Amino acid sequence: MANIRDVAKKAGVSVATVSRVLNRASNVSPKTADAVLAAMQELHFTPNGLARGLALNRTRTIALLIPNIVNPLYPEMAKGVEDVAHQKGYNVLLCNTEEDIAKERDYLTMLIERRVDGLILMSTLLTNDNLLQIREYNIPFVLTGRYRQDLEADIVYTDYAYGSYLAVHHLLEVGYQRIAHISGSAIQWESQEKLSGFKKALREAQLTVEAKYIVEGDNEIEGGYLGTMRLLHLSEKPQAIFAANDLMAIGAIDAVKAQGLRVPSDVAVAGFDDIRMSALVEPKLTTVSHPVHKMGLIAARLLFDHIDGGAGEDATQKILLQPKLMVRKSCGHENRLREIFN
Amino acid sequence: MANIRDVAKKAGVSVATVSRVLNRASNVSPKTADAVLAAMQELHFTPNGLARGLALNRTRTIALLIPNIVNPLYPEMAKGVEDVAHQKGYNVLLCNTEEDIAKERDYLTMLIERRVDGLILMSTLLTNDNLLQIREYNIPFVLTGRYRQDLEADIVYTDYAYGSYLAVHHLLEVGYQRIAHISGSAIQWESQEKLSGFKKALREAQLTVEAKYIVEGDNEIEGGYLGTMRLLHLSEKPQAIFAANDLMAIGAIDAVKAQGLRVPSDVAVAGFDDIRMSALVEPKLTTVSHPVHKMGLIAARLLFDHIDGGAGEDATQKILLQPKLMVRKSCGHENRLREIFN
DNA sequence: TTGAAAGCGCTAACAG
DNA sequence: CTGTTAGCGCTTTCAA
Repeated sequence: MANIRDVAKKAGVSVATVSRVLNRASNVSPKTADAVLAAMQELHFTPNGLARGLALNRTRTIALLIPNIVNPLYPEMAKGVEDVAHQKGYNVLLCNTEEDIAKERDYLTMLIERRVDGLILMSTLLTNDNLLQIREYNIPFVLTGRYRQDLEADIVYTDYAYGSYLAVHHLLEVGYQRIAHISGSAIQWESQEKLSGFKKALREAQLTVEAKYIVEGDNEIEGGYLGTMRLLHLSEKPQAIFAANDLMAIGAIDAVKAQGLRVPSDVAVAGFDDIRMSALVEPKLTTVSHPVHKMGLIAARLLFDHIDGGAGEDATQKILLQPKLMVRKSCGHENRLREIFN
Repeated sequence: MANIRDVAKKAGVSVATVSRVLNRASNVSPKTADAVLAAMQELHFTPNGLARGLALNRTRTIALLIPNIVNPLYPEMAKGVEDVAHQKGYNVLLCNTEEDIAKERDYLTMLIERRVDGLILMSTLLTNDNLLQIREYNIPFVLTGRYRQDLEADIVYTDYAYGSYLAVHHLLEVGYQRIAHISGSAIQWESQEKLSGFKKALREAQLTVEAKYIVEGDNEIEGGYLGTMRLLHLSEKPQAIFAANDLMAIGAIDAVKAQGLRVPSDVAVAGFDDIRMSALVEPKLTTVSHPVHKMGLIAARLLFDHIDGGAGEDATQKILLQPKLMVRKSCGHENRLREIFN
């Protein structure tokens, strides 16, 4: 593969000059520049990014770690990140950690070895200590998903507890009493938050939180299906199920149907995320919406504030985005209203 | 960030020795090795992958270009690729081209600059000429999705035309006559294939292919929705719609419902891909299944055959995988059978 | 078993 | 405006 020296030779100039046109430096005469460009074309010269990164100590690359590429949530966030990265002339490396902390660590060392200029960690499973280690390499990073009071780092997050509270509160308002929860992976902090919002709503309604009505899912459709099956085999079935994400809620609806029951008349179902699919299942899913694409945008902007050196090192930002309840059909809102007014 | 020289100094050895333990060379005394390892730990040494890649002319990285991360098909293929890459100790860079040929080219040059060791291009929009240029850089690549008789390259593909034929044939068998098609993006080769399978089935049934019954979609839910709306506003509505992928089929079902009509009794719908969601919409989607994860696996294996130098350069492989019809509810199979036997 | 040193391809002073 | 040259951090002969 042709290198800068080959180009220099062919164009009859020095490597420095070639390097200058490569970097669009102003101090090159148009004539020589043309000659160099021509030589590059002829030789199919493609600069070696490794060598360049080595010399510059900068790779114009950021990395994005997402827990699960199959959950539509993350690709959408990723798009937000890519939008701003591309605009800034950066490439983004997408890494799918599959909610596996070991995989996450592996990717992290790989990315440090690659000397990426920055990192965005979505719903990371890493501990604060792990995160602080990244600091030693002077690689700026931004977190999304999990609020960490104690960590000096930029974070973009949603108020998961409040979102869950909204959903469960709605369920209560419609009139359900026996409400179950299919939680997300226990290792994820978000899952705890959602659980706490669930409990808070119940307690406010003077209802006791029953352990049998809380089952753990895996954040995937299957987990929702399985969890629901367990709940439906309880001697006293729940009247409503709040799943920690839409994927599981969709699995829940499927399970309810598979049991020959109906949503919402037999069992109501609510979710969290408002993925595109949630408005396409039957019945349309009542869920909690949060600005996912925007989270990606904001996270990326925060990151570039650091990369570009604009951000004051001490002022870390923790940006909270508010969730919103999307009332659709899966919780039987209308049916109940009708009952009430009759 | 500590470098190899720092480690050498701290351990009281030469950089060559450090490099040796870094590469697990056998000719280092256990004693010195331990000392070096200790020094590495203390200094939080992380080898510079750029420098290493520069010296070795090898990055242990392959790249995967996918057209649309939001279509669940591709993440699943990606998983197949990652499975074998990780096992071989390679990292994979995921690039989302959004069915944009310009973006694809950008990624490609970026990846060449990064000196990746290999490429997997999924349903690429690049021309054969474009592809041949990659050859000049001696970067092995494998294609999926599109069969190219004329290109000397490894390809893993599905018989899209046959799959479509199967779906439409089924529709005909159930008894529909006015069958419409929502095609994929016209720039994609797969779309042409699927269209041809559609036409073939109709012709075989002595039906004329009517232009008004063929609308172009965008491979996304929205495209299916919009296309269906147009079809439903025709003076003579189609009895069945075959969408070029499940995402559009799901959009089609949504549109039919939005018009106050029912699937399949008013309009039948069939799709292609058999994504997880297709079994969860109401009614469950009749669709064409193909082994997506397997495609990823096979593509990766073919690529590594080249990277590891095992593959004979002349014997390019074109691996064809067969699609399969999944009959579910959205085409009214059962209803028709009942009619027939009454 | 170890070390010295050249070289991978590029950038960026510095000198002209 | 252009060229010379010393690195960037690592690997790898070649000698010892």
